[in-house]
Amino acid sequence: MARGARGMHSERVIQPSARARVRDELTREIKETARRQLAADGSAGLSLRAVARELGMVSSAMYRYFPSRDDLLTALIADAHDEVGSVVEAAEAAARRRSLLGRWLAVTGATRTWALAQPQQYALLFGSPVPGYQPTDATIGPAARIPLLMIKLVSDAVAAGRGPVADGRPIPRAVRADLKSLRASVAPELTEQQLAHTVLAWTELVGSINFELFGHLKAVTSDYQSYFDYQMQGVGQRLGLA
Amino acid sequence: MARGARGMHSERVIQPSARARVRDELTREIKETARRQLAADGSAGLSLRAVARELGMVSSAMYRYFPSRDDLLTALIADAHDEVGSVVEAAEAAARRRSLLGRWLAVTGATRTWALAQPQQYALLFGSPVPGYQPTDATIGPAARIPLLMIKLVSDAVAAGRGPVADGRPIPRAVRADLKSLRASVAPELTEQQLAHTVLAWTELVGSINFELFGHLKAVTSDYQSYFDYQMQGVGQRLGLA
DNA sequence: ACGCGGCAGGAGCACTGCTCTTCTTCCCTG
DNA sequence: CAGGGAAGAAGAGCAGTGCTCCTGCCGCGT
Repeated sequence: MARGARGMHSERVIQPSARARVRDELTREIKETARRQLAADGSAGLSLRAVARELGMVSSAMYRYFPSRDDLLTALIADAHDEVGSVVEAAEAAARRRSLLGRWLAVTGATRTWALAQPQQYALLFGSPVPGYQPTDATIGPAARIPLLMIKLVSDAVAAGRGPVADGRPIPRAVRADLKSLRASVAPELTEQQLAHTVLAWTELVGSINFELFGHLKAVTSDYQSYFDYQMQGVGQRLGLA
Repeated sequence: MARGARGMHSERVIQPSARARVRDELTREIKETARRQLAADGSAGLSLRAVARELGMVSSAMYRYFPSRDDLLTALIADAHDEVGSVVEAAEAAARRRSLLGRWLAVTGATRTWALAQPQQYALLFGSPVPGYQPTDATIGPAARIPLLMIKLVSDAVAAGRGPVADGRPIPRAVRADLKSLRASVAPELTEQQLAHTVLAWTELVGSINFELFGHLKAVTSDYQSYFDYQMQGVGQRLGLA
């Protein structure tokens, strides 16, 4: 706290104190190792002791960096949210600006690709929550990146005179109120109905990936890639992006 | 094997042999106790030793009934599939025959109600799969009950001159072939497109419940019930049930 | 220069899934 | 109807887990 204000000379205000730096480095290495174990054996196979072993330290020393195993998992969840968010945003940014449907398919495709490459991390984000885990503000932000991207896409569609068609169904009072306040902060250009439609599309994206990843489509198709693209194209069309 | 063929007299062919009966009874009690622990502490908190303790037996004796903890979980999964299937079928059967949308909302509502009442069992069915678990034929059948019910609903709609509207998009070759063979065995009255639309509706149902249960709708609404009904009504409408 | 605080190591507790070995009890068969 | 074999139950034990406490070491700021 209020420390750089006192010292004169060349004392730099931001000075990681050498000890803090090695601490950050070790924290990073722990997460790195944990991530590898997670990818290999799933969240149930993540063991503090095994991470410590691999890092050549004793298990009790871990608790100076993460107060519990669940806290380590929570940190991994936040990181994973950020990572998939970045990847998907990059994919969307690389798509032709003019093609709304192309951007939509870039978003859905990149999300699925990341999920297939990191199934355990994906399951951590969108599967059953880990028992002790409670989403904190640190994870709520990163978790919203993809939905926000979708909202922006739909907003662009509306601006271009397209977007989800109104089906005339009334939204229940309480839900309408909730959506109105959400709209005020993240989607000023959308109606409540369009926002609800966008959230449903987000549900369809995650639901489809879950179904594939968790084996619920075994009886439906064997060409998951084509199936997914087909369904997502339909969803994008109903969103008024085509 | 070939046992009833020899004995004469009044030896009944089906004769549970008293020992087999107590075995079945104990198996039932184990699953019952395990189900309670599962509901209380989640799948991670299910412990063979704790179940044995509660039943007044020693842990090693459990292995005579279930070769491993994962096998116990698998049995619970199969049971849960059957239970939710029965509940949902009953709810659908109780709805007015004439109202297709009413029957659809009965299916979706009953599924959600069961999920909220048994969140841990639901998570076992539709959340991240347990590490060692591999779906067997014993679980594939029960797991298909709700989708089959939805297929029947859509078939009834088609028979009544409604059903999902064709959007004219071509289905990828491989997917079309898969859907064609699936159609042949479970949905002869539907086109491939209509079948794909039904599977997407199933995805939307499960996806919406997952989002609510796993906390992904916290920023969207607080009135989950109304939100769910609103969205499912829209899905039912797009299925051509309204 | 010194003392405090962050840090690593080790021992230990209570728990887990699972195996093996021993002993009892029931059931089928000769 | 008697005996042998199988099913069952119990106990000890192994390797592993999360987590806590205590003991020192060592770098950092005063």
